[in-house]
Amino acid sequence: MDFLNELNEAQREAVLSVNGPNMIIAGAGSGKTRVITYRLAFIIQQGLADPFELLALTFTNKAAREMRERISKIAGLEAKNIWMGTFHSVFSRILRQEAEKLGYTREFTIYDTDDALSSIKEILRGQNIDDKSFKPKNILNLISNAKNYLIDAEEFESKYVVDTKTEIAARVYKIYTEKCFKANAMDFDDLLIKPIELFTQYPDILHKYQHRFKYIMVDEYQDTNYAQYLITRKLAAVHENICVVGDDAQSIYSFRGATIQNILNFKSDYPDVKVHKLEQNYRSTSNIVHAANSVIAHNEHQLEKRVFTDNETGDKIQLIITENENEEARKVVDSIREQKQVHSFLNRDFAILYRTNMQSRTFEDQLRKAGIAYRIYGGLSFYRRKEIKDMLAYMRLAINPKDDEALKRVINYPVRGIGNTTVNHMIAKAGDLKISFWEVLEQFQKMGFSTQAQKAIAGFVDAIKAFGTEAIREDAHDAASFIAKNSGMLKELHSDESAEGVSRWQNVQELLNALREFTENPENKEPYLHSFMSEIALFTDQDDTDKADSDVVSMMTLHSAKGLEYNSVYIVGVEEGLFPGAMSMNTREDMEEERRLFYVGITRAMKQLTLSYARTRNKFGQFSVNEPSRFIREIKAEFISSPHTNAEGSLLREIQKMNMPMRRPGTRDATPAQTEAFIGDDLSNLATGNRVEHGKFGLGKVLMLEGEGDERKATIAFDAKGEKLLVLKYAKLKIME
DNA sequence: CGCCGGGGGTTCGGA
DNA sequence: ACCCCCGGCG
Repeated sequence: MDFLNELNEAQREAVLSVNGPNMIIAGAGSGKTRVITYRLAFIIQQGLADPFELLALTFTNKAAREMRERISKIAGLEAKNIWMGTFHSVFSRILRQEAEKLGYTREFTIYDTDDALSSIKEILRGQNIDDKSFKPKNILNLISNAKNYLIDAEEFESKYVVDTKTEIAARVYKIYTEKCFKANAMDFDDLLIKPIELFTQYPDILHKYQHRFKYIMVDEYQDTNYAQYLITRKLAAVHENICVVGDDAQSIYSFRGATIQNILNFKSDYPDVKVHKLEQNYRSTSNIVHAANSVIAHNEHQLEKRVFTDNETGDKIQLIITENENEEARKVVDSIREQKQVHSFLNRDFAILYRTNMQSRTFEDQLRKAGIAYRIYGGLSFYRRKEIKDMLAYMRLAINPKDDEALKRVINYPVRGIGNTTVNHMIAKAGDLKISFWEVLEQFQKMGFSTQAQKAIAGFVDAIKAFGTEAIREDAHDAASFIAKNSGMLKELHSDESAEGVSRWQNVQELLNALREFTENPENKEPYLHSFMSEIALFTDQDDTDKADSDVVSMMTLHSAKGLEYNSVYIVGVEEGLFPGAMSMNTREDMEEERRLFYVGITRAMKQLTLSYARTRNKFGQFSVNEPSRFIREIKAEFISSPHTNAEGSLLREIQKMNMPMRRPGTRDATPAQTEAFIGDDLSNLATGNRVEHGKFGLGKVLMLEGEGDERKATIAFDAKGEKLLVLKYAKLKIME
């Protein structure tokens, strides 16, 4: 039990308290993952349970993978057998085993959000409902919310219809449920509520799993929804060895059904719950920890908790204040370059965090111009690209031809002469007869379409059947290659010689490579397409580890930054209306969630934290003037680097004053806004051999010039700081001689 | 069937 | 500013 010595007292108690209900409130950076992994390892090493009897639920694949690796290091290979994964992956595994009980086959398809939306659209169309006045996304949200609270279509109709929109949602909900069932498909919400259905209808199955899972752990408990709460409560009912881990201050997903209520429910369900608080932060400097505390203190609703640290004080938080979003990006990138020099940071030490995805563009432009490698997280992931979804649709059909959404997607791609009119007819028919699209296709002969369409359909049906046979007979890679070739997709993509077309073709090749790896991996005992497909729907971005250890600046939304840490963090666009967002200003609940999001952002930083805001910004093509975010004012002034920390509470006014142009050429800037202090000369006549002066690096000599226009760079040997390659567009240099 | 242009909308987004 | 969707036309 050596590892117990690596823990502080609170952590050790949380690890050792394995029996009965436990709740661990884990502040940011308090070693939560370490506690969870040690706790599981401890249970195994003490022989309290077999790894097969442990259930550990996480929110992301990434978290599950990391945890599995860390446990294996402590507890050995046995740890592989823990039932560890996301709620969705663990319960889809159970559902596949028990699918027949619910009238599905074990090959059921998992509909992603796009599939669900497309299905809703089809239903609206069938009901002659204008999807402009009743937006599919809206309707889907209503349905999804209902599902998360285990309200079925019938109950929704009888209790929750209050206006036209909910009336329509009720109708759509009913049809959507039937359609999914006919298509042998479950959406993401179903993966959580179907197990509850299963457990309610078949108590013996519930008993089986209740007895199997002797110990249950749930990570990120503050982000669970009602269905997830219920499912864990049911499973824990026999042994009652359940441990939930979370931080109410980091609850940022209420908009998709997560509820803090679950933590309160937990306490009332298990009155003898032992509560552990991990309050020592090991991640950040004390300035950052205190700044974060001072912000979150403005929330009324929170559990009592005092996060502290023994770490060094560290630098104060920097503010970058600019006139517009382009200048903001420029100064942030300038600051990154400066910090790289001053602190010997690498690109990978930096993260730029923003509230909305649209903010990424200006930073991308500036980083590219500065020649700094970066990576945007959470953009269009590999598996959401059109060509990949098309390929996957064929593969889905090979496994489950009743998959309506996959069928719609590729029935006429590549073009094979099955036009919209034909397709719409058949879809309407399927709706009338309450059968799947595929079953309509199989009967198409009786339906009297033109012979040309009939021929095309017959060809398509034969092809899909052949794909299905291939999927059974051959391994996953060979089956997929067969499908890529015989669907006509490879040919179609190959004929497009544009750069985009080539990249699409390459993406399909990459998918085939992934299948090859899957097939050749000896750990996969069933190297067939159906087992590949059973995982793929739950498997999204951030799984491409290829770039994970390369030296790049990370850019992402504040939401996707949760759980990560960087030496230097920039939170940008910290303005009223953007962060907090304009949509969050109506209720205290929304505002507090926004503040927690800011808290999450602050606590990602280990050493340096910089906030930036732009006084004006183009939003949706409209010029807008913004005030600095209230969140800046909420940070206690002593933790921010600013000369304007005199009067308590007046920081906001002071910040606004700082926006007034008060710079005079050739003088030091009076604002703390970094990097603008040194005013450079016009460099168009710069020549090799010139002596120059740089604000940070001092005097130096130009050795070499290269590139044109914005790309023009100079290699300069500085007397004190050595050789640097500077981009002239950004370098502020005085020409001395 | 496929391309082009207009109009509406626009947070955050795991699985 | 940009994206997606739809309708009209070649």
